[in-house]
Amino acid sequence: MRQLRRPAGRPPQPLLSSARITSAALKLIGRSGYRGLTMAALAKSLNVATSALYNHVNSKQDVLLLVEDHLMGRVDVSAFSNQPWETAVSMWAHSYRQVFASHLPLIPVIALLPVTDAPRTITMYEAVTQGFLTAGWPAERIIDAIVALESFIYGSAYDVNAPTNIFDAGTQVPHSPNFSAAVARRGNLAGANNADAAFDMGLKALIQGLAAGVSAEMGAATAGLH
Amino acid sequence: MRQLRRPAGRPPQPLLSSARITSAALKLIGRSGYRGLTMAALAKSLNVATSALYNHVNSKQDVLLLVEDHLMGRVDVSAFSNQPWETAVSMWAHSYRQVFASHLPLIPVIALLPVTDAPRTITMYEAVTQGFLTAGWPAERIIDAIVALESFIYGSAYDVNAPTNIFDAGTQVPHSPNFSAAVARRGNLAGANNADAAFDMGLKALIQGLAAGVSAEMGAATAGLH
DNA sequence: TTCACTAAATGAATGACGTTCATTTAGAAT
DNA sequence: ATTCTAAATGAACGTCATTCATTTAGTGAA
Repeated sequence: MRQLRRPAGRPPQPLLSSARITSAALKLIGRSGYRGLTMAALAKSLNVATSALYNHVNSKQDVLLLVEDHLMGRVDVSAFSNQPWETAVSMWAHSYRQVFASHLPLIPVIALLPVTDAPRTITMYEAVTQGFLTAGWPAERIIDAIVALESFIYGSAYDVNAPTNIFDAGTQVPHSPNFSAAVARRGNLAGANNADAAFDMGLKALIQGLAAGVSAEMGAATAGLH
Repeated sequence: MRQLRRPAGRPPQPLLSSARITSAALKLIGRSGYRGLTMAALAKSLNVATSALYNHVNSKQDVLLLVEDHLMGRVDVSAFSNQPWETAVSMWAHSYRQVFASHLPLIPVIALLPVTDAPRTITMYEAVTQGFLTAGWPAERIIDAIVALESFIYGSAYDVNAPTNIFDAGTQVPHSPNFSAAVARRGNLAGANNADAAFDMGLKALIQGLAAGVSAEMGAATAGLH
C-alpha cells in the first residue's frame, strides 16, 4: 500500500508538535530502543520528512530532553504528601530508578542539563523539596541531599542493566581470590536480583545516614553549637 | 613539513600496540576531550592509517575499555591497607570520583561491561574487597556494598560536571517556590563547590549507614537471631 | 484586500564517523 | 622454500545528524 506523497509547503494543519514528537519518540524507543531512535526513523514514524523535525526541535538532544521531561512525570512523588520522610524518600527513589533504568541514555541529559526547559522535572523537585521541608530539613541542606540521592539513583539505574557476569574475573580469578570469592558468595541469600539487593542496601544506608547527619546538625544548632 | 608516506605492507617493527593506542587515546582526550576522540584522529596522532587500528582493537568500544582499565590503575586503594575502614572507603571513593569525573563517557563502559578484560579493574576490586574483609564484613555483603558505593560515585562524577545554573527554574520559579528557595540557599555555608558538598554529605551518610547496617546484622547473627 | 512575514513542510546535499575489504609486505612456522 | 599469519595502506560504504533552497499556507499590518 503506497502512501500519497505530500507536496512541499506548509500544510493546512500542522503535522508536528513537541507533544507529537515526544510521543512518537517514546513509542520508537519502546519498539527499538535508543539505538533505533534516529531522526530519520522518528520522522518516518510520524510520516514526515526528516528535516521537518528541525522546525520543532533544534537538535536530537532537544528530543532527548523532551522525552526526559515527559518521563519525569512518571516518577511517583505522592508519598511525600502522606508518608513519613524515610518511607517517602524510599518510594520516590525506587520509582525514579525504575523509570530511568530503561532509559539510560537520558541520564547524562538529566544530570548535566539545566532544568529550565523541563517543567515536569521542576514539578518533581518541588514536591520532593516540600517533603523535606515538612520533615524539618533546613533549606540550606535540602538540595545537597537531593543531589546525593539522585547521584545514587543514576548509578543504580546503570547497575540494573549490568550483565550478571559483570564481575567474572575470568582467567584472573587466581589473582583476585578475595574478590572472586565475594562475588561467588553474593546472592547466596534469599531471592531477588543482585542489582535490587545492592540498591536496597545502599538506599537504606543513605537514608539512615542522611537522617542521622541532619538531626545531629540540628541538635547542635539548637544547642547553640557551631 | 611533509611526512614520508609509508608504503602499504607490514612494517619491520610494529607501529601499534594496545599500550601505544591507550596512551595516544589518553593524550588525545586530554587535548580535545571525548568529542575529539575519533578513530581517525587517534590514528592520525599515531601517524598511522585509521584502518590499522582495527588490527589491534575490534571497535572503538575496545579503545574505551583500554582507557578505562588504564585509569582504574590511578584509583588510590592504598588506604585500605593502613587506615580504618571508614577512612579508607572515603579516600577510595574520593579518588575514584576524581579520576572519572573528567571521563564521563567511560561510566557506561565501567558500569555495563564485564571486568574480564580489565585487569587493573580487577586488581582494584581485590584491594577493596580485602579492606572490607579486614574490617570484618561478611563476604556475602561485600559486593553489594561496593556496588552501592560505586553507583553513588558514578552519579557523583556526573554531578561534578553539572553547570552551576542546573537548578535554575527560569520562568517557572513562581511555580516552584520551595524548590527555588532551597536552591537559592544552597551553598550559603562556607566555601567549597556545590558538587563537593553534596558528595561529601552523601558519602558520609552512605558510609555511616552501611557500617550501621552491617554491624546490626552481625550483632543479630552473633546473638543467634535470624 | 493586499502584501509582507513567518511557520511548516519537502527533498537534496553535506560532512562526520565507525567499520570493512582488497591489497601489500614482512616476520614466523612448517 | 613455502605457507600462514600479522600488520600496514587506501579506497569505499553505510549510517547519522544537520543544513539549505524551495514551496506553500496562515497571520498581522497597512
